[in-house]
Amino acid sequence: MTDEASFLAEYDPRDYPAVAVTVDVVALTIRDGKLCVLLVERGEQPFAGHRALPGGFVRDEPLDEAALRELAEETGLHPGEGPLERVHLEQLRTYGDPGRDPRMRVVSVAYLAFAPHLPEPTAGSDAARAFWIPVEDAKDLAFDHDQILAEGLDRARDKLEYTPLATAFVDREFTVSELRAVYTAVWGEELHAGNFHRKVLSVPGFVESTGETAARGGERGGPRAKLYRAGDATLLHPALLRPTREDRIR
Amino acid sequence: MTDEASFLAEYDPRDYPAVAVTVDVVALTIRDGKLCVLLVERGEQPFAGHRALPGGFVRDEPLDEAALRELAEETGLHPGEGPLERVHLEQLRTYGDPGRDPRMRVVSVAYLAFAPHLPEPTAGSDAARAFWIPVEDAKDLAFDHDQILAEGLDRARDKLEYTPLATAFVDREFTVSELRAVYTAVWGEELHAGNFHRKVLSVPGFVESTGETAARGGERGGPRAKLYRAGDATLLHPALLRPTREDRIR
DNA sequence: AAAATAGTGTCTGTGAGACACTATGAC
DNA sequence: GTCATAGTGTCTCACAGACACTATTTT
Repeated sequence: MTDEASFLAEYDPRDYPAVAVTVDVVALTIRDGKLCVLLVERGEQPFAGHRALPGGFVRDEPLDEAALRELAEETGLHPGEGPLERVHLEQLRTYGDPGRDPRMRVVSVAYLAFAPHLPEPTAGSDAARAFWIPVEDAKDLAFDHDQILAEGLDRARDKLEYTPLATAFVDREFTVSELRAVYTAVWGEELHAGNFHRKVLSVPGFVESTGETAARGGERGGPRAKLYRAGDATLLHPALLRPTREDRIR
Repeated sequence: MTDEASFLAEYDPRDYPAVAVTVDVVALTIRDGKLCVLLVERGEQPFAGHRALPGGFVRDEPLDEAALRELAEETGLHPGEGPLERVHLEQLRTYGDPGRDPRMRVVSVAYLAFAPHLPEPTAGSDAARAFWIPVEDAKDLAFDHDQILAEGLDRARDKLEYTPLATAFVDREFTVSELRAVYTAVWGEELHAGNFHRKVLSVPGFVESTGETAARGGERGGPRAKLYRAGDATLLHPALLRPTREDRIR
């Protein structure tokens, strides 16, 4: 029934209230070893004073482009260049229950963005109202954004297991320890350093050696680590399974 | 920028052409050992005479409900009762590129539906134009529905690995062989009967025994198989990995 | 009787995780 | 020197997949 005739035949304005389409972005990065999400402070009703995910109305553009544009606007960066060049963007889910926005029917396409350490949005710019905050402190968000964030985090944690997503959180060249810190931050669990090391190097295409060595050892001592780049794998096989939690199963 | 003030301040009709929101459903079932998808024949332009996924405009209802309603309308069944009672519905992805529908901006929320053997839509009813067709014969669909179907199939094949989704394709009570037939049909690969049997029974919560035995043996002979119900697991652990295909990794 | 299937036993290779250990470098 | 870290070695257990085999049922 996507055809025009049946659309017109069955059209009833009460059935089809004006619908707005927006994108909302769950942008994640790691700062000081903590997984952080980008939020904005709402100035207007409803939910004035509450925090919310960055987002906005879709223009005459693809949905992915709208998400990247919103992320750029809120961070004060330019899409596709500089720090935003390496951002990984993927669609999360679409939220469209009537009543999720008290003003009108809003269908929101949620996106998940992963970025290596973006700069703090600068005061004075358009992006002044945006800020990074540890995900465990991001509560009581506007609209249904608590739920969107929760589902985004679930997705991120899952994808670390079977995709090389973790490399999107580190610099182009990184050590195995830095990669492990990503897993630790996102999963919230310590991983055995030795086993993690062997595992990462054994998965084909996950990382490739640069031949270089880090300029210095760890902050609190230790030998200088070898540097790696992301490999060409799109799926990790065998996967890097997180410690099994019985409660995830049922 | 989901607030009303900034919406009005920045509003420009050229930026926000009328947007329609639809749902499209990739409904999968297994008929005669083949994975089949529900399609409709389009009568109107554009794509008149082409086949398309069932779908339609979203009314004043949650998105999930719209998907179930469309599925019910096209199959001539009643949502939530009878054969549609056990349908598994989940959101797939949202497609909204400008130009994907030549008439206007249409943002379509695609759903994936899994059902045990639904009846053929009856001729004479509203659903007469809908039909089941093996997925390998579903080509040249209208709009971007080829892509939506392809992504739906990918998702279905993935979810068989780590969720008990396969049980949504069989009757409430089933044999291990019937379950294996689902995997064979969806993955398009033969599985070793003995190993599959042991594996299924070893995954906690995947299936539970009814204590009963099938009324008769296989069509071409063999002992009568024990009957099982779906268990309470939502994730299979360890997962039932499909034979590794090197090309899936890169 | 013949053929197909249900279900089990067994062996092997791989990989995850626990633990131990060496070497290196920051402080 | 002290301590934390990088990276490797080794052992054990779980599991996937190959193969073999028995028992049971249909044609």
